[in-house]
Amino acid sequence: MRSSLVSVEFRKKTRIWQAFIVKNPQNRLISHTESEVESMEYKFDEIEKRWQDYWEEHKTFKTGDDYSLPKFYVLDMFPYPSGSGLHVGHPEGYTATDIVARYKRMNGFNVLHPMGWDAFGLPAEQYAIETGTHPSVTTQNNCDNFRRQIKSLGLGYDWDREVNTTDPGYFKWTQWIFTRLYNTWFDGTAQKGRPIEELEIPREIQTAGKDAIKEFIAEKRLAYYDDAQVWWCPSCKIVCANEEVLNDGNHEKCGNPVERKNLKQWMLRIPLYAERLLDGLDHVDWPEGVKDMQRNWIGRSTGAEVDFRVEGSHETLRVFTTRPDTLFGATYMVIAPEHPLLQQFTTLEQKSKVESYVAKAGLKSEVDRSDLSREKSGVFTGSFAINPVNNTKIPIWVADYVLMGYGTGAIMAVPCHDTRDFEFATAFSLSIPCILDPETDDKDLREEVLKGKACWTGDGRYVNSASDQTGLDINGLSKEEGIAKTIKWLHQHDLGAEAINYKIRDWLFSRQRYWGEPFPVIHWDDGEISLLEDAELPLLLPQLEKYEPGSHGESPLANSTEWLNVTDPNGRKGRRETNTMPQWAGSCWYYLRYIDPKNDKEPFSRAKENYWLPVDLYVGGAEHAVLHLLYSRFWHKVLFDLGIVSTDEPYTKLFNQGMILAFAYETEAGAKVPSDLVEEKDGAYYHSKTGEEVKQIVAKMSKSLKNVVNPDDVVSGFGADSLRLYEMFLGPLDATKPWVENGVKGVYNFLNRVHKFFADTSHYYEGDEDQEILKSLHATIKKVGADVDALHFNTAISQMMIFTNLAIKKGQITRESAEAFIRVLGPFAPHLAEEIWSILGQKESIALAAWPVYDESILQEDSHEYPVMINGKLRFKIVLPLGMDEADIKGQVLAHETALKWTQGNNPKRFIHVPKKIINIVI
RNA sequence: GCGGAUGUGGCGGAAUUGGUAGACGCGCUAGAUUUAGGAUCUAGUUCCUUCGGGAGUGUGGGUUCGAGUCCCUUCAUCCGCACCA
Repeated sequence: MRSSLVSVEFRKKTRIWQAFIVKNPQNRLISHTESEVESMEYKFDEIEKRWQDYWEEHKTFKTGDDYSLPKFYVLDMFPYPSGSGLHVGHPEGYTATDIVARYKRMNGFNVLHPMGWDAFGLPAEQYAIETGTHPSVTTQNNCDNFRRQIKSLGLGYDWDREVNTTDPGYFKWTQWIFTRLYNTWFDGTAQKGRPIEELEIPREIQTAGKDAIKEFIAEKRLAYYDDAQVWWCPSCKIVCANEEVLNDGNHEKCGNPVERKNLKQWMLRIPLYAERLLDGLDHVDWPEGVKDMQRNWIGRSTGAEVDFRVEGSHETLRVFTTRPDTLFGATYMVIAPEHPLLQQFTTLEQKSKVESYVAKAGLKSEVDRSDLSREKSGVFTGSFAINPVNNTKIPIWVADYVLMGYGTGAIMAVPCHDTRDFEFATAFSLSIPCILDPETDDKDLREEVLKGKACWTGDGRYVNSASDQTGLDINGLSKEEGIAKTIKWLHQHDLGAEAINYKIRDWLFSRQRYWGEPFPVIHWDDGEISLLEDAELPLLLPQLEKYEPGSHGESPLANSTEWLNVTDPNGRKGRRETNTMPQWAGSCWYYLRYIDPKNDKEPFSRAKENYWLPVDLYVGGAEHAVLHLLYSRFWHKVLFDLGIVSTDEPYTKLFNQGMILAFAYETEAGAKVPSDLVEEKDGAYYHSKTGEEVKQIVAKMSKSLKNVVNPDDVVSGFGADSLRLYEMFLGPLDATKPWVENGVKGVYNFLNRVHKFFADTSHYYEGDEDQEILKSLHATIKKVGADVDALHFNTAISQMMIFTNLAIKKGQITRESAEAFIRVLGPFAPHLAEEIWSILGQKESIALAAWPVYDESILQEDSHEYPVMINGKLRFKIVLPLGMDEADIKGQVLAHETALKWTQGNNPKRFIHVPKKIINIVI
């Protein structure tokens, strides 16, 4: 922490250090002879290079084909290979999975641990626009750099299984899956996707002719092509998914504001799988937060749809409500400005007011409209609806707090029991009748609510909720009873029915981009859409001169006429789809391709899929909690329904690694100060130019704050094993934690000590092991194993430190113990472990050695040092043999001089002895 | 507002089912060694203390022989969602 100048200082320091240690041997410890230095020094760079070459040459981490072995599939979220290379967040997750993979392999599992590249995406395309370099070239370079960096960390991936989403051999099958989505419909009754050929065409559709049939089928397909109001980013000239638009109405990628635009787009009907996607969450071992975020995103709510007659109109107004039981309290209705029936419901007198209101609402962005702090606004349409439960006339208003995109775009307003309606009714002096007698001890509040002067959204008993005219009476009932009775009544009178609503919308699945998977689709001049045959896949991207998107929202692909225009054998002309798939497409199924990455006959072999799936452990950042994981689960479920995969869920256990932050600095006013402009003096921090005192905070690493730590620097300064160990020792894997520069030194020292002690064979001896070492060794084997299973790497490392400290203190160790310990260290610091393993005379890689077995009997104690508490406070300790008589224990403990001092020889009130734990004396 | 999580020394963090709070590491202090130290080794390091002890895991309360852990209350921070009817 002394150094505030994290990146610059750090780099300087490591460079000096490296030069000192490696490049200038004459500067080394002068008291030793050169040869002594040679033998004692931990030359991590030589060691790491040696073993990385060995692993590469021997394909040590190649996944075997022995399907009789138990399998373990451990997966990392594959990276987008950006131009700036790895940051320290990548090795965190990768090291964790690497440790698990190595540990499982040593425990006899057939381990699948692959890596690949999610390589389609905007930066390479933008670079192409600027420089004319084809995105595939940029991508290739970046992948090569990422691969080099990852290999330099000693991560044991099976590189023969590397996948790349931009490889035609890969995206062929992404296109193939798209055709399956297109040719699937969702059978709501069976809650299952089924081939489109199995779709029954109703008789009236059949008689209506070919076009009607086509339209009917198109409406059922999981993938469809339609006009969609989409978010358009004028700066990127791209359509964005809802998910890519930030809360402030800006594009996630570029930060510029987005606008609305109507375009023909490919959409996927993910809401049909809402129930399945919800159900599946109950059966996977995922962080509760991620499950909740997905549930929230799907946004299921149950209630009823209710039809309201509208006076002077043959149309009825349908609303969705989660509280049909509050119908008696509905005193007005509100429809969204975009509601299709608005015009019909607007009377002549109100027309100009309504039109100007709607025009204004249209100008507001969705963001402004959903700003809670905003005053409610709205206009009366002039029409009245009839409340079905009591035949009261209630006014219909238009207001922008009702959103067209949710429910039916219209609501019944119950001002006394809904805060938004209450605000609106208050603002426009509409009546606020109370129909729920609040269940509250606050008498004043209850009075206010009963008078309609306050809003109550909690539980209560119904009042004023009966009508002689309609026969419905729910007075005195509870919430559940009221809802049930009202729904039944609505149903009987054909006025409504129970309904479920979801927030999740159709997934906008096309982008106006070059660098993505082309859709295997042809739009024919006669309006027909057809998909390419499997044999015609992959459909490659055309070579282009220019990558600029068209200004009207068309992708650059439209510029390639040769590629674009097609003619069928009958002379019919058509045009290829010019949109490409979003980046999510490739990442939706990559975990499936790893199991059979070179298969050119099918996306993967059924037998291999059957063996490897599901993924046993999936580790990655929480930023993919919703989108990637939801999309990918959706595709998986469709593939499952079609019999292409054998499991309903793809990922059994998910784990989110916490983000690694860094120290940053800000002034009193909150302005951020780049780390290279900060100086530390006596524990305080100052701006080096202005002298102003600045505060140290913890923030995300960013270029502008100059606090980015580059893994390459750590590797060159301390070695890959130190980087691995440090990232694991930093804290719990799922915690958000700041990078503390000095911490690397701690693990580096530890590795130095391990090297110094274990690489020096003079510390070994033959014969019986020291009892203390033996006990610690077996405790270490046990604890590290359990910790790896639980992903508690930080405590595993501290246990290894404890053992090493003990061994060094004792000064010697048996070869057998050393062999066992080094195998425990192996998954964490594989290079150093290999080095010592070979010094121990082993010929095969330690990665293929068996995990040592601990002996529980060695860990058994025959006596225990009891802490003795008097009235709950620790007073002394006493060693007692286990299995001692209760009376003898009491006698011995009470005879202890400290005990006598406190008890004065009197018999205590209570004497509590918890075997192998504690003794407590109550006086 | 709703949902999820987290609060422990100077710092990162330990502490299965309630059972010795502060493991391990950083930093710091002292000593050894060294021309030197950003090297290595040894000892110490929660705070207060009249050296008997006392206090202590964000706050306040409760259960218990015993609470970081269980219950209630309240505060703070982080993440996600948000006029979702």
